[in-house]
Amino acid sequence: MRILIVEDEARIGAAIKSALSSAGYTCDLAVDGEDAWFRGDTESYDLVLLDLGLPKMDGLAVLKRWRAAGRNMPVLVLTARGAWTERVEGIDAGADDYLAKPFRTEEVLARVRALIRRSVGQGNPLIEAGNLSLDTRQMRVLVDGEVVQASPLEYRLVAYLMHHKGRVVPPHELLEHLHGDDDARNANALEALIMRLRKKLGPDAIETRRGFGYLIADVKP
Amino acid sequence: MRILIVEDEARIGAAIKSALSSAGYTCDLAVDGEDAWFRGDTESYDLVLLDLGLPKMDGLAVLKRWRAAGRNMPVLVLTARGAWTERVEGIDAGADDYLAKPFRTEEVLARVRALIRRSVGQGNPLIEAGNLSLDTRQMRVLVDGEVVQASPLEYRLVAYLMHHKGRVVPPHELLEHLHGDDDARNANALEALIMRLRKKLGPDAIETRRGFGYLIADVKP
DNA sequence: CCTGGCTCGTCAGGGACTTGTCAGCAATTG
DNA sequence: CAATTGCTGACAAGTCCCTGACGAGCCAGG
Repeated sequence: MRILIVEDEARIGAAIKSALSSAGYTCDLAVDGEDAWFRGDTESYDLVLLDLGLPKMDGLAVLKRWRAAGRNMPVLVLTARGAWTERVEGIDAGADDYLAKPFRTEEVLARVRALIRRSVGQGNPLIEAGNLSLDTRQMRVLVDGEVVQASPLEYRLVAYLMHHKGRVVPPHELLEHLHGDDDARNANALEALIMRLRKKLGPDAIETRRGFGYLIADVKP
Repeated sequence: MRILIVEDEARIGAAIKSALSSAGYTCDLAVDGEDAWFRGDTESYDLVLLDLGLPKMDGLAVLKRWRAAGRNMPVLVLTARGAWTERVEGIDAGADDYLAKPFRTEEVLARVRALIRRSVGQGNPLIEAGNLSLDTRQMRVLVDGEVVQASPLEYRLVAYLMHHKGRVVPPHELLEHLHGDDDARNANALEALIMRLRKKLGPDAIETRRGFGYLIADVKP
């Protein structure tokens, strides 16, 4: 991971650089606005730490030019404490986060980690239990990785059980979740629904605890 | 744009909701941790405003569970002023930003804008999904590299779905995006629009999730 | 002002899918 | 064995979504 630090005060810049380096990041240091702009535009960084008060070109101007040029690396802006308008301006100029000076090393590291993880981690949201998985973004149910056609109500039922996997859910609670709270329907409707689901997911996907309710086991035997 | 507000104090929650709603966002409100977790995991939000002190499940725990499940929507944490350790913990748990209470409406809006832009904009003017691509700069839609003639409304619909590719978008949200929030039109208008689009983009470009909405899958099978 | 092309909302019809209900069967319990 | 609880198949009403057609609105050109 490569980080550009833009900071004109040598002492602060060096301190940040040392902290980040020892945390395993590769760091470059720019000390004025022009240098910063050139580097950010020609090199490729995973993150930029940007001080706003800079010689030659203001930090905000640098940021705006980067964004206008389509550079979209995360930028963490360093502001003076209490400079409230600066923060809003910075954020509207395309900053992803800001940090008030003076700051602690731990906090810098935490922010850096957060921003980098955000820009990297684009995993898909999957809940898994045995050979079942639930893709909550695309609203699909998968058995052994294969998409299974499930109706809206069926999907919501599986979703609820998956979210409470490993726990026995009483029928009353399921019905309450599926329909509005007040709606008192026949318990048989639920049984029919579960039967239809078992046909699609396999007979063992949803277990019955006679007298108590249903569950999707966390780990199948 | 859809935002989940998690806040147990009714007055604050209502205030935020009203501010964001009038700024053009669609808002849901959750008042305890369990509700928040379930919604954040089953519904799709473009952003979450998360208060940490919650009944039933702590805000940090909710956030960690979301992240563990791969949910990566931006989360803006609301903390008490000066609770420094809370901030670092929150950021390490996967928060993207935090805001100290009490806060100003303008600041909330600026942060929200920044986070949403970051998660949507991604700088590059070309969004691709399967054989579909969207050139946001020239406002054109391409199928297999060929330009497809799309009307303004059609373009906006594809653009919205592409910006949210891989996510099921409910009709109500689409209509809200295409027309002003308050405009309550016939859902059939949307169906007609989608039908016209399918004729141009191919029948499989836009998938229907009966009972839930439409989506453009990020990776076609 | 008219005309023609395009866009987009509306209507009506129809097909496919959903889901509650019922009746009967199977399994478990006492 | 009887009673209770859960499973199953069939069915029908209901819902959701697709589709073709139509026309109002808008804009540019003649």
